[in-house]
Amino acid sequence: MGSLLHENSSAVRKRIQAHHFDDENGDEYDASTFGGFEDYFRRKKIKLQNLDADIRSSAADCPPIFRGVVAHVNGYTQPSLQDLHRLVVSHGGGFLQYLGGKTDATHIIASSLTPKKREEFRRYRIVKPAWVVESINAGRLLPWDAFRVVDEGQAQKVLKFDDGRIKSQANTPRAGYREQSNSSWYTAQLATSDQAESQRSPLAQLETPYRAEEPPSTQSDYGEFPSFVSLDEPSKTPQQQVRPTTPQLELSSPHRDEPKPSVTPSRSESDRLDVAPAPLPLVREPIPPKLDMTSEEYNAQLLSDPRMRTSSVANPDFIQQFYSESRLHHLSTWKADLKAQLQSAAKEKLHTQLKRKKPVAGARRYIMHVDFDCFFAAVSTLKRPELRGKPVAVAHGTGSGSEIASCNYEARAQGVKNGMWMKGALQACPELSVVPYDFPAYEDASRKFYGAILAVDGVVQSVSIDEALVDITMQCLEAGGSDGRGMSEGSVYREQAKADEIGRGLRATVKEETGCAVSVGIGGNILLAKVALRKAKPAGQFQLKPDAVLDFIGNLTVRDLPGVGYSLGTKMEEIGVKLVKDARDLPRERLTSALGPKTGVKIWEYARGIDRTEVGNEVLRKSVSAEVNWGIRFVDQTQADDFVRSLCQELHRRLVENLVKGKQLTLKVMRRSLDAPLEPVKHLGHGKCDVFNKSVVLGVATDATDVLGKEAVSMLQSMKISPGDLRGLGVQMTKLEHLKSGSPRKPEGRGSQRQLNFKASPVRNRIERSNNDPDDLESPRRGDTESVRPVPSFSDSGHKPLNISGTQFIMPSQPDPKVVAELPTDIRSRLISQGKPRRESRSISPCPPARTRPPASTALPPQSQLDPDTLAALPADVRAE
DNA sequence: ATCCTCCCCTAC
DNA sequence: TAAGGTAGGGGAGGAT
Ligand SMILES: Nc1ccn([C@H]2C[C@H](O)[C@@H](COP(=O)(O)OP(=O)(O)OP(=O)(O)O)O2)c(=O)n1
Ligand SMILES: [Mg+2]
Repeated sequence: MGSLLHENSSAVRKRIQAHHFDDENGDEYDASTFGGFEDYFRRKKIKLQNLDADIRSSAADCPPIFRGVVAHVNGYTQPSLQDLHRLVVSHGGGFLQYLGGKTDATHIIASSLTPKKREEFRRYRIVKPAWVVESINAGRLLPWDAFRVVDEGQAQKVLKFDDGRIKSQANTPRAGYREQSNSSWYTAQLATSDQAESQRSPLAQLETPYRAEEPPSTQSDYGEFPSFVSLDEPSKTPQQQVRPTTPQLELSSPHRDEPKPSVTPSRSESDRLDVAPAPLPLVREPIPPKLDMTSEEYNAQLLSDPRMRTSSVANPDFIQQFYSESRLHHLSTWKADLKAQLQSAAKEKLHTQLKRKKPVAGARRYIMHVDFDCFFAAVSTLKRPELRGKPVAVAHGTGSGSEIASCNYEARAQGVKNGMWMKGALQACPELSVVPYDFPAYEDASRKFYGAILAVDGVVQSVSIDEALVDITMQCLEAGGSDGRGMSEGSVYREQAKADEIGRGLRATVKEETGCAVSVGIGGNILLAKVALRKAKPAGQFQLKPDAVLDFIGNLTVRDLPGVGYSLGTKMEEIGVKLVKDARDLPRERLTSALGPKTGVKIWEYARGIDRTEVGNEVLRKSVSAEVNWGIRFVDQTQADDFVRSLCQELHRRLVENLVKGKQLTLKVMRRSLDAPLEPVKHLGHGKCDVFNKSVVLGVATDATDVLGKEAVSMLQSMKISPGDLRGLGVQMTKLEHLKSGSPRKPEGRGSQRQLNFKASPVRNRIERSNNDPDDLESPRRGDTESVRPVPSFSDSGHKPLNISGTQFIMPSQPDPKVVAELPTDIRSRLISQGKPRRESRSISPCPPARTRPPASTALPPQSQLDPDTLAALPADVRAE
């Protein structure tokens, strides 16, 4: 169980690497987009882990010259963060990944600092990495003063970015410091982009510790796409046969409802003309442009264009419309539906046919990973036969910021990738044809696909709308005539032949019913099926047999392994692991100390082709959320509040649909980074942002719209973010309580089989265009976003809190009294924790509250605050009363 | 040692 | 123009 389904991506992604900086490949997804963007700092954060004890024990012979020293690394440094960590700890020192915690650092190691950072770290001893290295070489602690970081100066390049502005996504960062020599491309970028910036001011509270480290690279938005080359290697296999079969899942279903709008448009307009905020990064903000207009004024102006209004939050139907057009939303929704339906189908199957014995424990397993080739592109192209053989991509438009959801292999041959922005794609492939999304058609194809898969009668686990895992061990062992443990050559041969036969039949069936190609990867476990799939594509099938396992996976790059993205890939590269087989040379401890206990073991096992995860074990959901980070442009706080209420209404809908209620509500806010331009590169995109989270623990699980709305609005207001700078908002419920009823209501499906229904789907269709486009200049690569983390510590609540340990105790927020009143039974207590302020350098901040917090503090009843500590100890409900 | 919270990361 | 969502694994750091 673990249930990890790693989702895999089909492996098809390739890597390019241009070496040094390379890559970026943008990958589309990979680094990407969402989660990934913020990357910059994140990476930093993550980087090491500490298992300081391990390090110390393995370096018992190193003189403890850093005893008493507690170091923290800021920005990119020459010995890397990880290396410095190891050096300091192995020589008796302490190390902090973050500042702001209870333990404070005695020294900050940095190559250079921007003025801003310098101010932030004013009270620390700031030294260059050489202090560590040279002290070790000298065998004693050298005076830090001699290694004081002066001003910026030297490390020039590094410095500059340091602060962050740039963010690109992909690896750039490391490239930066790691290989500076070639930083040409990226250096150039910086030069242009960087600017002074440094000041942030107003609230500059503290920033996060890390933020500075951002790497360079493309800036969030404007970056360009480097061109890369990529290629994959498809090797394919034949396929043939058809097989009947046919159960089906239905996907169809209910629908969502009405929206409720609330956003009020409005805005004032300012008169000015349009001065467009220049998109140039340069201009942006060091100083609020001369003409400074506030972000609210800017948005008002922007929204004066009726078309803008329609596509942004100013439109009351915005949420509904946005979701109907959001491919990522559809992907998530489909997956949730499929998961629920397959689970109930499996449950039913259990009852009906109880005889399903599970294979013997240690027996061989046969897992099949089935996935459509360029799914959206293939389905959308069915209606455009004349485009067959030509490079095609699915996107909403041809503007530079439009994202490519899927592109066919002809386009990939030219360097286009899923998730890439149109600008970059057109640069790589000028003759690219763009076709519109056709969500209903994707559902239809998927329904047929799953129908064929269920007909195989194995254990099924959905990975996504176009991808599934099928455990066909039973079928294969039966064909082989053994229990799966013996090594009879004949049995094994028959089992493998059976697996191939099932795969071929499935491919033929799906191809026939949908007109689209699917590829099949077969292996002895999920990992092997997944890596086999990448070799199978496109339109092929590949069975990775036991004898070939070590050799095959050993020559893949670690990035090809499921679960290894940009961040993990980078960390592994730092410890000398580029290819999977490189990991075999390292002891388990080395991996666990560098990657974390679970991850380290997983990689150690993956390197040997081991993966015990079973197909199909999924569990109860742990959270339900709704967020929108596109088209957010408010002119006043009221609009923002209304929008949050709309999101809560949507969240309510989803909670009801899934038959759950939750006790913790978290508000996520993306705020334009202070150094980001008012207008991101991507049309109505969020651009470079800082992300803040704040949560409230309710005494009683709820799904009431008004409660959610009040709490969320209260949290938003407490953050005190200028409404014009809001770029993304989201609400999430956790600490769920599942209502008794069995399955969530939507899928329901019932029955056993064979038909899954998707809920509703919007309809869509549109135009298609063919390549070229007008503008485009550079395209940002995808990673444009970024987000940083917390920042100010606004304690958000200024109000009443007592904060207590890190959380504030607030009552129901402001509006509360009423709320409280209303919910007599319920919610009364809650607690709020702000997430963000996490650790910033606290040095500065006045008092970021101490964070201690018991698990959750609860708040109390209505109005006042109570003693947190005490309460904390009790279960929320109890105290509430 | 274990649990909890607050993120980060990954996948599609 | 464009529709940059969402769930779950897991790590860091602190509380117990
Ligand atoms: N960044 C991304 C990645 C994927 N998708 C959507 C469109 C894809 O068609 C679908 C399935 O994703 P896959 O990773 O399976 O990619 P494809 O099916 O397009 O290609 P292939 O599986 O051949 O690599 O998910 C998306 O919208 N945005
Ligand atoms: Mg696919």
